[in-house]
Amino acid sequence: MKKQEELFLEFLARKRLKNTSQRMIILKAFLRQNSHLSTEDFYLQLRKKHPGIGYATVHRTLKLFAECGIAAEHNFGDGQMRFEVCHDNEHHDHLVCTGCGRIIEFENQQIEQLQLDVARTHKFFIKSHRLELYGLCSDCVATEQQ
Amino acid sequence: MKKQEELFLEFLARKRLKNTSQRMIILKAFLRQNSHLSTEDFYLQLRKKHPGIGYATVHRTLKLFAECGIAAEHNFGDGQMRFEVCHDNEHHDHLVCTGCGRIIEFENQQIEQLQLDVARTHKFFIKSHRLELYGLCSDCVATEQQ
DNA sequence: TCGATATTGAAAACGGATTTCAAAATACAG
DNA sequence: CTGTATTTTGAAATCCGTTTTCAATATCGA
Ligand SMILES: [Mn+2]
Ligand SMILES: [Mn+2]
Ligand SMILES: [Zn+2]
Ligand SMILES: [Zn+2]
Repeated sequence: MKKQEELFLEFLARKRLKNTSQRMIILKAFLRQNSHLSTEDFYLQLRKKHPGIGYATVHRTLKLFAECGIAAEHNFGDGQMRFEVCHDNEHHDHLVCTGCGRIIEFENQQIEQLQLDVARTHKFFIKSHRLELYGLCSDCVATEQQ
Repeated sequence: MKKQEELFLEFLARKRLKNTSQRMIILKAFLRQNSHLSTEDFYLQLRKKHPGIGYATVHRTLKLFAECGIAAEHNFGDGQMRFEVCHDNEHHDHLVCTGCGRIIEFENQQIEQLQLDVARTHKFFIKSHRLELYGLCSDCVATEQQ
């Protein structure tokens, strides 16, 4: 049994929620993939192996993952929620290619520090942040030049 | 006649769109206010003086403003689009208070530069970006401590 | 095992954004 | 000025992802 499964089971217990087969199936499927999938995409994928599981359950369970810290929820402006597995407490931000939809992850400690500085000067308490750079990935730039 | 009105008139001419009374009324009302208003809020405000103008027209016109660079469009995660007047080519990012909804603007050239650095290392061409820090403003922090 | 409680899946409801459409307004050539 | 092609308008309908409802089912502690 892995770290994140334990975390989720503890979360369920703490909140007096029940450990159901659907939740475990969804958790395993979610941990197995690593993209920034929309609820719909993930549901369609899952349905291939588990046709009995409903969209509503998938949606609710992804929300639980986000609440317990296993998943990070994103909105890259295409009108859909996206989820990704949250590894430990690692944080990263995203480059979003508007050409092909590719998502590139990056970490920049200097930016993170400067954000804290900004918050401090405004006496603002940061709970979360989002930094996304939108544009064209190297492939799309190359394609566009032709 | 001011700068932004000229810009919009040029934009309309360029796109072979018509200069209507509604568009001018909406433009003047939009330039007059300076918050980060949702379409709905702006429409309700406008309706007080101009009950004849429909929501659809307001929505469409705000989109035109965004397209021609007069307005900046934001999504602060509350499920509504928000618009603000874009002054010249000045850019800023936002602190969003999840307690009271207050929006604080900030500019940080170092962060902007580091974003360019990140993009360069990924050979990524930035078209736009969003940086939002979510949390509690100083007032809400103070309130919460009681 | 029993029963209180939580969960499930299908379908409905929700809510903001967008589109439809017929009537009205605009631009512009003549 | 017209006349006319084209665009715009406002109300209502539609879209579409998200969330809720609800009756049937599953979980789990006593
Ligand atoms: Mn990511
Ligand atoms: Mn602003
Ligand atoms: Zn790309
Ligand atoms: Zn506040």
